[in-house]
Amino acid sequence: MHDQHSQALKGLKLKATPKRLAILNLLAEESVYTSPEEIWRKLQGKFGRLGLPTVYRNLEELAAGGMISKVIHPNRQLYYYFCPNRHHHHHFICISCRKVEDIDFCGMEEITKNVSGTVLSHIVQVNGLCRACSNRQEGGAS
Amino acid sequence: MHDQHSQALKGLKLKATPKRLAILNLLAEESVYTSPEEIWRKLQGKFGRLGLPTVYRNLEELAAGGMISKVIHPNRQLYYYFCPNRHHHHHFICISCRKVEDIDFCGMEEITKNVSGTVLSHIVQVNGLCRACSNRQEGGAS
DNA sequence: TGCGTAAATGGAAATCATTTCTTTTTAGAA
DNA sequence: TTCTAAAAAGAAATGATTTCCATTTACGCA
Ligand SMILES: [Zn+2]
Ligand SMILES: [Zn+2]
Ligand SMILES: [Zn+2]
Ligand SMILES: [Zn+2]
Repeated sequence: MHDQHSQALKGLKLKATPKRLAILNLLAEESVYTSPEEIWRKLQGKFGRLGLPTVYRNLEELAAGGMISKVIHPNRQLYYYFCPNRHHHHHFICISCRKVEDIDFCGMEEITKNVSGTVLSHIVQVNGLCRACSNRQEGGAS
Repeated sequence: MHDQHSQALKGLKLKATPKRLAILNLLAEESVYTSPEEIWRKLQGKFGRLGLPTVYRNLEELAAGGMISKVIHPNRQLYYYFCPNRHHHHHFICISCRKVEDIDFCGMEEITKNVSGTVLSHIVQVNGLCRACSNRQEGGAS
């Protein structure tokens, strides 16, 4: 009722439960994309009990509602990221340190026009090594 | 030594084994993206024995070599697709009938310039319903 | 402010696609 | 034909994610 996230949750018809808010807040503080299990571990202390399924469920709901975004990882596990940038955009993700950088380009308007059918969603993601990890690797090589 | 696929495999330093070629040929005939298990089922008859791990292994190698492409599916399972279109492009996939349509647009040159780091790969995929499935659904609704 | 109800949660258990391991077989170069 | 690294089989493991259901909770409403 006073918190920004609570408002957004209301918009999605999701109850503002303490755990849901905690998950959201944790992700919002986190600067890298994160796995459900990591989130679960970090929040265990703050709650007497917290089920892993609860974390999975919430992340999925939040992602479905557009409050957080999924990261497609080569290892095929689930990762989520909260991006303060509220307009439509995509991400460059570092597969080493998990940093995320915004990509403000999206060619979907163009593409959608040339597709024969109904577009339901689209994925645009660039994978690589961020500047820091890129340099580190370069330096580390013999 | 005579087959087109064999040549390509040679280029990737992969032996042209009967099973590998069969997998490749099956995918090439298939008009939709397909799962490892489906490929395995369809090829069981042609070989006395065919291990599911063999199918998984081959698909991964072929994808790594760029001979086939992976499809990112909402259900998070693996799907592969052989696209005759040999130049760089992306896909519109129907999540209902699994049809694939080429998208000849890719903004990666632009994007890569604005990314601070090393780009290793990129994903561009449009998910939706193809014309046929789209109409079918529309008609089916009350 | 107290109720009622749908939504949310915990915890244990299941799932099941994918991977790993080890032994045996085979493609392809010499 | 011989040799060797690559490929394949088969069984077993894996482990992230999901399911189930009993219990608790948020919150709209009287
Ligand atoms: Zn972003
Ligand atoms: Zn977009
Ligand atoms: Zn294509
Ligand atoms: Zn591209």
